[in-house]
Amino acid sequence: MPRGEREVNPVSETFPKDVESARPTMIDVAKRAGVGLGTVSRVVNGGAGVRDETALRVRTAIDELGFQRNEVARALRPGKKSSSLALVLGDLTNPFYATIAKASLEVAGQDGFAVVLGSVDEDPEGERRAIQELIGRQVAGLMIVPDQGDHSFLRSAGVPVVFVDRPAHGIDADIVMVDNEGGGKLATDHLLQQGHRRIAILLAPSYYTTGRRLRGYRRACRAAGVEVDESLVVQLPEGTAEAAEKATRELMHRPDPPTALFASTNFLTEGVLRALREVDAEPAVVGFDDFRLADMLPTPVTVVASDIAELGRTAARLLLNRAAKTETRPPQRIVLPCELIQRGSGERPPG
Amino acid sequence: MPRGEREVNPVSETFPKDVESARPTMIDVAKRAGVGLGTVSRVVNGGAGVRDETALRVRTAIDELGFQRNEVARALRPGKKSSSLALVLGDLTNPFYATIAKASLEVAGQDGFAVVLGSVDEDPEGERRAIQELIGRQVAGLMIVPDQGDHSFLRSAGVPVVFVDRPAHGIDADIVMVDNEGGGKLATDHLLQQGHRRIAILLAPSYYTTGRRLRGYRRACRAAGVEVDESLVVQLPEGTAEAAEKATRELMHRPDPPTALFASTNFLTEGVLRALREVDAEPAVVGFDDFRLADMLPTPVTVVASDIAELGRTAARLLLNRAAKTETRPPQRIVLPCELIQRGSGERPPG
DNA sequence: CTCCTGGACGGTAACGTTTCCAAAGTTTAC
DNA sequence: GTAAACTTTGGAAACGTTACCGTCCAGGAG
Repeated sequence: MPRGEREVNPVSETFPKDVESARPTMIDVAKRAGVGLGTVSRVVNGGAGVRDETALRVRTAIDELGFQRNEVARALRPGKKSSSLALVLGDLTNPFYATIAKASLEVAGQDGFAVVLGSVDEDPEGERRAIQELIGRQVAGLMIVPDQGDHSFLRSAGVPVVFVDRPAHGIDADIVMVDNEGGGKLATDHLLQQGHRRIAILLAPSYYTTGRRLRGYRRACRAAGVEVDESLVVQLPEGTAEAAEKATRELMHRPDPPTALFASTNFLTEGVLRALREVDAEPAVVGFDDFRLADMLPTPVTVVASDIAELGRTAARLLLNRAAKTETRPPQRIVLPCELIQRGSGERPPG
Repeated sequence: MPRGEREVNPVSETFPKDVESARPTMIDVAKRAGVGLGTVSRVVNGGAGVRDETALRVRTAIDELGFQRNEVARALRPGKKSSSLALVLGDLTNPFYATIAKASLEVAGQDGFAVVLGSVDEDPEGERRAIQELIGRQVAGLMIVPDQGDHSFLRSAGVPVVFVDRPAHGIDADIVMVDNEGGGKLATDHLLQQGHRRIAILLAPSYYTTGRRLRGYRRACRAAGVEVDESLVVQLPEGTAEAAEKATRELMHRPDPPTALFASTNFLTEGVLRALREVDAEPAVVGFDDFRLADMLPTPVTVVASDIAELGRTAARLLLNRAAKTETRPPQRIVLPCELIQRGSGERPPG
């Protein structure tokens, strides 16, 4: 079959012309049911204060006309923010972000809220533009996995904001995240317990989470009386598997290679493992964040994991409560725990 | 650290009270700039027919007030559909869907369109409800990865619809998909060429793609003069890795197990590989759709792959063109090619 | 100098809904 | 039987924008 084949109208069935019919409005419904506009509105919104008989007439008219409320017009009324939440995050291809998206979608959907995704370039200016656009769409709230940089412009957004995975500067808003420092300590403690003393840590350039995980690493080392060799703390220029692969290769070709590696991100873990395929030594590896197939690799991968879906759910729920003004306490910081999942790669002894 | 720790207001910095300030409107801008409302609108929309000096005054006022156009009010005007597309698809946690979402997000973003995600329960009724809700939100177009069942209700949607990955019944709309039948044939041909004669195929219950891939399988077998053992055509009750794992185990414990397996979906491939870990035999495996880490598994996995991102991009572009009435030809069917990626698991000989 | 043309601008009517107020109808209380 | 209170209903205003239709002014042509 040729590449990119493009047939025109090969479908066998045909259907009535696309009627481009104007959609019926409440006014049409009102006329048809022989009632006033206000009555239709009342019925559509639950029907309190309308006689059963009248309500039935209206509902019949609605069904006959196939009427559906115009959410846009509804959202125009003051106070009635549209029933959608905005979600601004990085690469959806990253299972971490995808999981957050899915979870918040579910929670929002339960409350009849839709989720608008912001276009998510990785540059901070693009993020700001995307957010501004979403605010213009009158969303009822913003869930943001923030980039670095100042987010004080959100203070005039007029809608509640919840940050996910990391806090932002310049604004005091709710934040839901995982226990990065605890997770970093957990991973490092584990490697130290196996007897490792030269433990490298690979860090993606994202400032906050990275910093916390590193802090956990340092805290664990200090507690164990191990001095950190700063040349084993590797700040990558990019958070990609490729960058981690390159850095790992360099690390392992040093005269004094580490005996263990702590990859502070799922993509980094992948890169580390890729590099280690071509290396004689078999250092221990612990990754931050679980990932699909981690248990299927030649040596199953030990990771520090947290419930990412719960992260998304919690954030969405909190945001919905803020939007509904059910939650009025000052901004909260919710921290989800991490746990260690031992699968083999983290239990390799030094040497 | 305790589980689910929840501190209240631990953030050290504090900021001015959330002013809940009413956002400025065009009227405010007009007053401030000392011009009429219409002039502000003209400036905001490109500024044709406004003197440079006036335009500058308006723009200054906009900046000073931090005005931002209310997209909801804009979308209310007749003809002016909101600048958002709807995307309705299955589990975002599946990289296949996530890739589509990301790609369409990018394309839409370039045109200043946002993407609204429908809540995506797996039941057909939930899908319909989600779509109706999105239509009520006056989206400019719908991208749908359709479930089975009748979609004729979309004919009265009043907005263009593009189906992704598989067509839907009851409506004649654009459809962008991959060459399922060709891919199925490609995979099967490859296994046949290695000398396999007993090739099992695992199928998820999604009707259309599954049927096409199976058809490719049958066509390949027929062309090679191999009679299909119908007991090797396995219809799974669910499209999950678990279902595939169970089915594979059963297959391999038969007295006459297959020498090769064709998993028609990425999740199914995972299940197959899981089951094969505990089995003595080493049948060849080919999967449909590529997946991350496929090359890192103990035996790297041979797959039939297509450019999923291109699938999403094409669909989004087509939908944008339909929405802009740039594209007015009858509904198209666009088929993207598949290619075979040999990695090892598909090249194992029989026996 | 007058008339006309055209560009620049101001004002107003929608868009479809919700909300409020008043009118009409119905029941309850005395 | 009447007044009061409540329920049900209709109608109009408003939300913030765009589109259209005038008006006004400047400048060019006659």
